[in-house]
Amino acid sequence: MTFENLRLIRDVVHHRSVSKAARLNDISQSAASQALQEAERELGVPLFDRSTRPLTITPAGKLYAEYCRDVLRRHEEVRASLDSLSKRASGVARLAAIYSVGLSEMSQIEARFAARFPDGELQVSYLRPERVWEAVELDQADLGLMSYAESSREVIALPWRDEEMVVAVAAQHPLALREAIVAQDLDCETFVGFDDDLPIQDQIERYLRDYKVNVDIALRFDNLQMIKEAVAHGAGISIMPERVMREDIEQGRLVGLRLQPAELFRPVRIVHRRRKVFSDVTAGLLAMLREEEQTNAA
Amino acid sequence: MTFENLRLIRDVVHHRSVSKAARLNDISQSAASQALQEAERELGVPLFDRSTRPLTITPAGKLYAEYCRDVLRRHEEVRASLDSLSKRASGVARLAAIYSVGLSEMSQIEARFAARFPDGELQVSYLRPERVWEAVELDQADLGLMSYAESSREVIALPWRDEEMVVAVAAQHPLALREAIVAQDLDCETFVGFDDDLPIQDQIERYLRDYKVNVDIALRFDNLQMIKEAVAHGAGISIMPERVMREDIEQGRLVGLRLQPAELFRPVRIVHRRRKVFSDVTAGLLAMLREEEQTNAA
DNA sequence: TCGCAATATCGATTTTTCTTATGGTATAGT
DNA sequence: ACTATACCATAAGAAAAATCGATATTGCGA
Repeated sequence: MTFENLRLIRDVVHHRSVSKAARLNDISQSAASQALQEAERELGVPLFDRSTRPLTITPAGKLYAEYCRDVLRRHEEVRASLDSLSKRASGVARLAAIYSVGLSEMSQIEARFAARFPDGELQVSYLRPERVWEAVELDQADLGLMSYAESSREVIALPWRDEEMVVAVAAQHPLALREAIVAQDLDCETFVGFDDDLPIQDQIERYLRDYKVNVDIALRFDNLQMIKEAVAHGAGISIMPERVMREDIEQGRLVGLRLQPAELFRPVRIVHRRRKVFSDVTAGLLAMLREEEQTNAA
Repeated sequence: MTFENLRLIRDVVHHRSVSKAARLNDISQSAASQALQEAERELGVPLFDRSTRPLTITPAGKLYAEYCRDVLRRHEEVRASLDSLSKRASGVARLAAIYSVGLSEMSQIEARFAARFPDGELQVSYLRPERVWEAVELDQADLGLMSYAESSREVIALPWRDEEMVVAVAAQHPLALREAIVAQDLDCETFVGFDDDLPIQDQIERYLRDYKVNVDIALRFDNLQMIKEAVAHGAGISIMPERVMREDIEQGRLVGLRLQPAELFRPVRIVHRRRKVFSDVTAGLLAMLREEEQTNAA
């Protein structure tokens, strides 16, 4: 039983005529006749009495016609809702992300966004962390993805996920053979670190101090890409989110050693201006991202 | 979009799985997948986000699933109503009719009854007029069809139809060549009449008296069949409802001459006990018969 | 990296639905 | 009474749709 059939029955009841209803529904009289018979067979009750002209509606037919009207009304209703929903959901969402969110990560997000909002457009900008913040603050981006963000007066930081940090070593490094390691194993190692003024470096150094581990920081960079490169070239080992080095691990350029117990996490947050009125696509994107909050945690 | 599809969508939303919903609906995973895509195409909105596992429901999907539940609930409702309606309508309706309602007439009624109440049974008894009345009065029949019935304390007579009466003559009778006739044409003719105590004979004789027509009543019978036979055999002419002699006219055994102006009508009425509680089939039969009241008049 | 389970896609087949042509019938007009 | 007409049912072939089995792809966990 399709909606076309419901419409047909409704029209037959309303106009007291099969052929008129057929015309209204752009099908042949024959098709209408057959459809009605099939409907009656399916319901097990005659809806019409065709032995008179014009045909008369049986009590069952009256009941069923009422039902048809109800359903069709509800159908129009939901269609309208969906239409306006998809119409409103057409627009642009501007997302600013730090480099280390990763291209593979972002392509998944983009695919998912495209699936949900076929009429929406997602503009992604990869920026350095402070520029992400700035873009959001100046409303150059609707949403931002960045690590170690703290809410301010103008901007709010929502939890997104905490990425577990592991020890990154070159494939040929002695530690690369170990399955997992503890903090003490890092004592006296040569490190490639982040610039001193970055929160991630603060976190790492605090961690090492807590375990009374002394390291020699040979090089410092302000971005993960350079650190990975340095580690791969044997300039030292480092600590960074496992997630950002997955491709390097797969390709054998780096090895990630899980620190037991797992205590170090890089918090990545969603940031946006407070009191911002979101377009529906942006709201949708935000909702989509927040859905991942738990599933991608750790 | 069919109800099967609505059920499918509802189940997908409920179980967060296409394949499980497919199993529940006894179709292959492939069919379910295609049906969902078709539904999304038709609605113009993605209902699910299949890029995650388990799949997630889009806002549109949530909205639509709610609609599915509504419609399906309403559908169950109307089905139940129709079922109980057709169950209650199953039963027996006992109809007593005078002979002259005619077999062809009755077979139409039976066909119509069967069409409306496939589960109902219609028991028809052909009785002489006084026995019809008696059957109804004694509740041996639910409804009666008889001519010249008048309401009494126990039994009510409802109008059914008025059958036009014409002059019946044998094919070889001199009058048979006339197109139409007036009362005076019957003067001095030999008649085959009804028994003196029948209302129809009263009516006919009053009519003839009014037009000052003298006739010679050669034979009397208490039923139409015998009168028709007598007329066909040339025993005389008669006056009777046109409807009861249609077959005889078609077969050339009799000729019906319309009396100008048409004044003579045999009233046939529906009779039933007052204050009777009708079964639904009987009520349906009564309603069906009464619908004809206008259409078959005259 | 692999395996597993879930979903998508493809091609063939079966089912359903539609259309045209035709036949029967109720009703109105003459 | 007869015919015309509009209406509905049915038959048979054509068209469209649904479904299935097989296979490819993908998300995700071990």
